[in-house]
Amino acid sequence: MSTPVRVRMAPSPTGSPHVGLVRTALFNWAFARHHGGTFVFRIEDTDKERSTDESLSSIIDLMRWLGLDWDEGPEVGGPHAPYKQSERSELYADALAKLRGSRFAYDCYCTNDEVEARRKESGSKVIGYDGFCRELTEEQVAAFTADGRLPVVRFRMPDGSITWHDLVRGDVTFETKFVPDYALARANGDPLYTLVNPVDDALMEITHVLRGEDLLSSTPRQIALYEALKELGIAKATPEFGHLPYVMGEGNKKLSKRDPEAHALAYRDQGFIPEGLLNYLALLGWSIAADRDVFSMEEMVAAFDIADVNANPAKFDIKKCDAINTEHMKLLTEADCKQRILPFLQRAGIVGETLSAHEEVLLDQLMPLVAPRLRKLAEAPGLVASFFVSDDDFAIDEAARAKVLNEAGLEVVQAAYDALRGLDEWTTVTIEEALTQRLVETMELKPRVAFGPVRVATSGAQISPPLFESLDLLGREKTLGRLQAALA
RNA sequence: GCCCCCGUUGUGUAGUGGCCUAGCACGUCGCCCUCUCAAGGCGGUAGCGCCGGUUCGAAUCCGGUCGGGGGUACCA
Repeated sequence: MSTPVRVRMAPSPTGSPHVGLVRTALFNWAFARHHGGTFVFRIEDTDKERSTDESLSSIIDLMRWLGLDWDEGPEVGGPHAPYKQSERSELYADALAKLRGSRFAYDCYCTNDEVEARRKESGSKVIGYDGFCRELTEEQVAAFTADGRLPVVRFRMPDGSITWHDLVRGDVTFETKFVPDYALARANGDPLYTLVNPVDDALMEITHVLRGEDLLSSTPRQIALYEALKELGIAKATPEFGHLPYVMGEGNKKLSKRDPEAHALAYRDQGFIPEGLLNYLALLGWSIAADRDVFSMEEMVAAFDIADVNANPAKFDIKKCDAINTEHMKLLTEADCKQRILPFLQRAGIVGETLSAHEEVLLDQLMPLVAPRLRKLAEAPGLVASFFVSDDDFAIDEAARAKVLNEAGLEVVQAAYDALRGLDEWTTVTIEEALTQRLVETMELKPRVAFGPVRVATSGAQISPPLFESLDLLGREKTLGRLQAALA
């Protein structure tokens, strides 16, 4: 029986979370769920300067919103706690001490200038550390120490080449002569990412590392480090690696934090639903079938195979993202949709924090009209606001008024008022019959010319739910009152 | 510079030697439906970076070339 799958996502809590992070998290999550494995969430906050609590909590918010649940990590704990690197210092110090006491690493006293000067002198084409301190004599060390220099700890890259079977790219080989000895810890003793990341993966027994392709070229040195960690009893095994392609922005550049599309939480605020965003992001590098691209996360989990992931970078296309989201909006039940638009209505001040009985009923009646035409949750306030607003606060959009409620438009409004005021029964059907009879048949107006002014006068906008149903829900009194007000 | 990765319509992808006169989706264009919007229906548009080779046959295999990206830190 093979080892149970353990994957992780290890974001650095710096700045607002990026959609690239979401895509990486999604693929890790889907991989774990597909294999019945464990999804670990670890915080890489070794960079004390840039890490913030705000960033961390927004990442957690994001993951919760998306429904990408983790089995070990912040808030849920786990056997390998703590899951914040800033709380794991002893573990790194221990690993560092073991490495430092072995042949796998050495102290290096060189300054950047010295390395650079030697490189120029030798004419070497390989940039990076030259291994000068690999074999220092005791006298040399004493001299450096007397000089007040503190050493960084460097990993000694082995000779030869390193090949691994990348889960998304196939075999990848690096000659180690092109991979310089690298620093594991700063001169002040602080461990670096180069040490901390593999050590945590080792201790947490991560079996598959699925990460961005920007880490591709650091993989050979990590594999070499794993060999050392295994020998030192820190790691049990070397994980498998899979390097996911970038999510690109405009032009041919990686989607950067400067691009508005990059900010993952902004999608929530704009009214995207997790189903839609996740589905779209999954399409960036993966597909469920040749002729289908709308699917649920359950379906993705069932079908996901890391070997099917494309190696080439994908450009983020907000229009397609919109379209996929719209498809998922259509799949929502009215009750579900209602719950999801609620926060948007509350934020817009359309309904109260807790719904009154009237608001509850009205909203329920509105849902069949509104839900089918929503592409994003944030469109809901605009469609329903006029039904909740008080007579005092009701206002007609000025642009709509200028365009539609001109002289001819006001004539229509007057005619509509006349046709509706005497209605015995106030229903969608009777309203439609009365208006059609009067405006379309008697006045011989084209439907759009006939109903436009009525729409603007009663909803305040040129865009609204279907008119007759809307007037029915608005009620006789408000409808007639608004028509009259428009004429004043 | 050096190392590594990538290369199918505008975008995302399907395609693993014949099923490809290259499929699907988004976009875009046109038409239809329509009380607004959204949705829906029908149709069009556009692609295997390039050059060689292997083969009866190549988007698929090989070599080269060009282009794009990443790395080359006491960042992550």
